[in-house]
Amino acid sequence: MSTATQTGCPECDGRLTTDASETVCSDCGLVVAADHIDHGPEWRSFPEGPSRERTGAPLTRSRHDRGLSTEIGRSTRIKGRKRRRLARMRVQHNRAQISTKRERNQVYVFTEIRTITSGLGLPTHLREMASTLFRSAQSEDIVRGRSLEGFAAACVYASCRVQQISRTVDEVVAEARADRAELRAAYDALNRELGLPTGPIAPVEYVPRYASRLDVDADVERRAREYAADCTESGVASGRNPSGVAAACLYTASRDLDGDVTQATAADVAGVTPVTVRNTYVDLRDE
DNA sequence: ACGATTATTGCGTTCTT
DNA sequence: AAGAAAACAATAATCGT
Repeated sequence: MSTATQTGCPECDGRLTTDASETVCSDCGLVVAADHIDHGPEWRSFPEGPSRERTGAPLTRSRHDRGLSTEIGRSTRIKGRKRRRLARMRVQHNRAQISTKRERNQVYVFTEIRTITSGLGLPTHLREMASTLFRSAQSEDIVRGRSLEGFAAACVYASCRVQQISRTVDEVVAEARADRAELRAAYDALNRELGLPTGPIAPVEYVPRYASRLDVDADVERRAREYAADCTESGVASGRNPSGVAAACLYTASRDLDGDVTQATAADVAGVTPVTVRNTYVDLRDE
C-alpha cells in the first residue's frame, strides 16, 4: 500500500510513489497530491478562539464516564415496596450506564481519531484500523484509568506502525488532544495486551516527505533513498530513530551533490537535533 | 528496570563570504 | 575579519526491550 505506481508525473512523467498522505514524483519531487484538510467534526472548523470547545470544561480526563453520571441515591427513609422498586431501578439504570458509557467513549474517541488521521492526511482504512484497535482495547478492558485522548492518539500511531506508514510520535501528538506521555501510556498498554505486530519503520519511508519539505532536487532525493536503503542494510539504522536516519541521508545526499541543506535544516524537518544528524552522517560515511 | 540512543548545552575549530 | 556551519564533549532525558 505504500508504493503504488500508476500513470506518470504530470511534470516530468516520472514514477509516482504514494505514501499515506502524499503522492510524490520520485524523479522531480513534485508533490502531486497532499490533501490534509478535513471538514470533519465541528470544533475543528472554528479557528483560534479562547477555546475551541463549544461545550463546557468539566470533562475530566481518564475517568471513563468523563465526570458526567447520574446516581440513584439510597435513602434510609424509604421503606418497603417503594424501596425495592428503587433498588431495581438502580440496577437497571447502572446497567444502562455501562453500555452507554462505552458508546459515549467510542463516539468521543472515534471523532478524535478522525481529526487526527485527517490532520495527518492518513487514508480511511487506517482510520478504520485505529477505530477497531480502540474497540479491542475496550473489550480487553485496558482503557480504564488511562486517558481517552491518549488512546485515540495511540491507536492512530499504532496503526501507522503496523502498516509501515511513516509518522513520528511528535507528528501525531501535534494533531491530537493528548500529550506524549498519554500517548505512550496507551500505546504501551496496547502493545502489551494486544501484542501488536509493530516493526520499526524503514528510514526510506520518511525520505519523500522530508525531501519535499526541504525542497531538494529530485536526484538528491533519489540518492538519499539509496543511502537510506544502505543504512538499513548495513545496520547503521538499527536502533536509531528512523526519522533521524532519513534526515542524515538527505543531508549526505545534498552534500554530495552540492545542495544547500545544512545539518540544522535537515534535523529540523525530521524533528531531531543536528547532533543526531551528524552522528548518523559520520557512521554512514565510514561504511 | 536497564542499556543504548538522543537531547541539550557549551565551546574551540573550520569553512564561507 | 566576521559569521555561520560543523565538530566535540559531558550530562540529562528518553526510548526500546
